[in-house]
Amino acid sequence: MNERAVRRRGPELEAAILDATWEELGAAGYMNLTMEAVADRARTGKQVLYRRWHNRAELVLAAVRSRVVSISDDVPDTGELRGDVLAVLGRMARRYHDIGPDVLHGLMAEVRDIGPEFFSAMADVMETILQRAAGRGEIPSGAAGRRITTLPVDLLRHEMLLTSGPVPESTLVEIVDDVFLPLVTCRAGRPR
Amino acid sequence: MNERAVRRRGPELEAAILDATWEELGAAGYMNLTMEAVADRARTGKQVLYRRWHNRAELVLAAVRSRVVSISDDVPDTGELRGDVLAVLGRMARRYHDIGPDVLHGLMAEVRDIGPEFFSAMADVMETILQRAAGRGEIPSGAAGRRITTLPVDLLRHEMLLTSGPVPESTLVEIVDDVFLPLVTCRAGRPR
DNA sequence: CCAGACAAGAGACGGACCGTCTCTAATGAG
DNA sequence: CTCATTAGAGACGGTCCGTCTCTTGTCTGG
Repeated sequence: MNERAVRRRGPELEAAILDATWEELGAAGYMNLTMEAVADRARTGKQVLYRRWHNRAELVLAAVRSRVVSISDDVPDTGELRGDVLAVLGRMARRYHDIGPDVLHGLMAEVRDIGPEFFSAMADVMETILQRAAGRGEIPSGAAGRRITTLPVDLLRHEMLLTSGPVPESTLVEIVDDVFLPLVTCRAGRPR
Repeated sequence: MNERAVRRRGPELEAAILDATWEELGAAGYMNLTMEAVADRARTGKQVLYRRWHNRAELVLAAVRSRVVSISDDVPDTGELRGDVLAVLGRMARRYHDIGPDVLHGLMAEVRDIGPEFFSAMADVMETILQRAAGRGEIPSGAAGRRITTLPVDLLRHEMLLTSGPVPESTLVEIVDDVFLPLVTCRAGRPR
């Protein structure tokens, strides 16, 4: 029964390993994921894994990166600030759900400074959205400093990290209507 | 050299174990803390640990709880809303620093729903502060819904969880002056 | 087309730590 | 004083780590 088919190499093998890692993450969760289980699932040896990644965290990070589409690639453009921000938050919530709460928690616990890697991209997206809103005259130009710009995504991220369950749509609406929009329309914080 | 001094029991032994756990946390960090190292440091056996706590997370949680003073015990009262909120945030930042970032990350990754345990107490503190501010006429009564009430502590917590370093005073000021105060004084969000 | 470099597949290895179990002797309760 | 309890000490099987070795398929340069 030994299917001595072909011996995979390079990118093909790497893709198979990352797929196996992703499946194992879903089956066992981050905390119970072992290198041996991944190697078995990918039908290869542990050495092949260690040749490419130094430890579990790096492997999982690579697997997640290979699955997650970058949000900054197309910035939502609904023609209205409120709709844009809600769209961004919706995508964030969806991506979080795809990755899975315990995977993210596990990575945050093990990887030094995972923030810049996964999180800071959202700031640029919000920047773009706010500039377009200012261009339409929806809000005064330069109304929002850095902190207010990232406020919606920061609040959602906080919510996701603490609750570890799906974030209801009503929470997104609350963040936008009760916190963010009042700040950028009514009166801006100090520009610093 | 076998100092067969006395055999500790009950609360005395428990305190010694929690002390040892706390020391081991500082020496090895959460991820490298082992039950055997704690038992050795407390000069006892593993069984004694397992008799009291089911796993590492429970033990560490107990050790942290035994060291951390509850914030809600005395609510700051500076006579001014801004000062009160800054005081609360300052205490939070200090407590976070005392516990240590990686301990908190480790616990969050392993314990199901640690939020209510460690975090929700802050909401009550903020509630009290806002009620007193409304009593002084600083802000309209009922100006802040749940989301805005907890906004400052939520933002600080988000900052602490992502940066894993000490939070500078300027960040606290930013949260209060640029985000929180404008929201409760200028115009309140929908009360929902 | 061939030889040799390279890396995949497979598994053994020592080590760390887990969580359980056993045995003894100290200790507090009645 | 007697006895139930439990601390102290360590052995145990098990899992997984990260490294090492060995064979063998596969790609590449001459």
